[in-house]
Amino acid sequence: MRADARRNYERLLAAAEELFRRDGTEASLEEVARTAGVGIGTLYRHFPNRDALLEALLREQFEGLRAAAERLTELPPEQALTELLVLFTERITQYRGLPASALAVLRTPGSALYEACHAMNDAGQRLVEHLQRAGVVRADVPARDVLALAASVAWLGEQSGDLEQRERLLRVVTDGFSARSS
Amino acid sequence: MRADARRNYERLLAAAEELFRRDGTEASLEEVARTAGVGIGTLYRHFPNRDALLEALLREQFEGLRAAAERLTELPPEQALTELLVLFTERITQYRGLPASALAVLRTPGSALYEACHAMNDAGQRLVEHLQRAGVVRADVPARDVLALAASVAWLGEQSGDLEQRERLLRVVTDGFSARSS
DNA sequence: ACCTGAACACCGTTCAAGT
DNA sequence: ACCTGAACACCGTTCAAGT
Repeated sequence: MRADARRNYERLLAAAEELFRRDGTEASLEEVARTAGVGIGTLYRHFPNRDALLEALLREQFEGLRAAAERLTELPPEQALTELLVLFTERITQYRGLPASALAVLRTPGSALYEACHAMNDAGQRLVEHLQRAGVVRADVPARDVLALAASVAWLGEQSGDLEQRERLLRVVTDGFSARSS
Repeated sequence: MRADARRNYERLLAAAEELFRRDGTEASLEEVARTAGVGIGTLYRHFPNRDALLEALLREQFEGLRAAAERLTELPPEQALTELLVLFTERITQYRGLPASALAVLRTPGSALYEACHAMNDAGQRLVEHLQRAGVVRADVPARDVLALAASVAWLGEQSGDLEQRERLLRVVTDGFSARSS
């Protein structure tokens, strides 16, 4: 990549980080380009769509989450579910709108973030299935429901801005998925 | 109201119903006006903002939900929570985006839908408090958390389009709020 | 009273023209 | 190769001019 192109790429990423953090995943791309001091066409050249920008910003984090989910298999099963939900919620609340974006990405296999997002989700599911076999998570519900409900609690936190509520509800949800609830 | 004004009002309402149902609560207001066969200015004259339109469409339904929540106090407490969540979820999924809109309305006391939404939410909370005193809902969590979590499950249903998942998660959530979970 | 639509300030996205 | 910004097709919202 040409030096000026590389510089533009970095500037766009930094601007996107800043504006996604401020305005959420639906931040204006024109403002991202303006903030980066670059023409709007340059943004589209480097990142053909919003998803590509998200991917560049989040791939590593999702990858880390996937790895973490795999490591959690070693933990005592009683702690693993709580730990998974805490880690997942942390990441998915990075930017406002991310729970919605992640769910959308998961439903569109072609998208830029799909790989990382799907791998993470899969690892989470495998952990949950492991916990179901261990008898600590109820088995009358598919494993994929767990992260889905966690994402929806994360979404609620965005809307209400009440982080204590989010913590409480994460506990309620954990209890709801506990095997003794079924 | 003048006859032509009344007619425009009705047309706008019908168009909004149709487009909210098709596109969700963020449907284009310009398209609503176009569909109604009316200038955009006329829409704004009758409904100063999107919320006013929502209010005209939903006030009665929210009012009905409030009344229903009050009647549920008569039910055996074991059934009341499930029943409340089912009724609430039905209404709040009327239009895509409504869970988000309702939460937003609840946070802006001046808004058009605030009264009806708040009254409904309050009635729901009182029912939950009643169930907490009856010992069927866990008491270590504020009553307002219950409808909030139900709204977030409703939101998830919008995103995934998986209605069976929504039903399952409503059960998980109900179990999570059950007194034997705390 | 009420209606209309042009006007303004924004978007996302594409693409011809430039270097 | 890469960058730029005008162009197009949309928004939400206001308000002067009309009836």
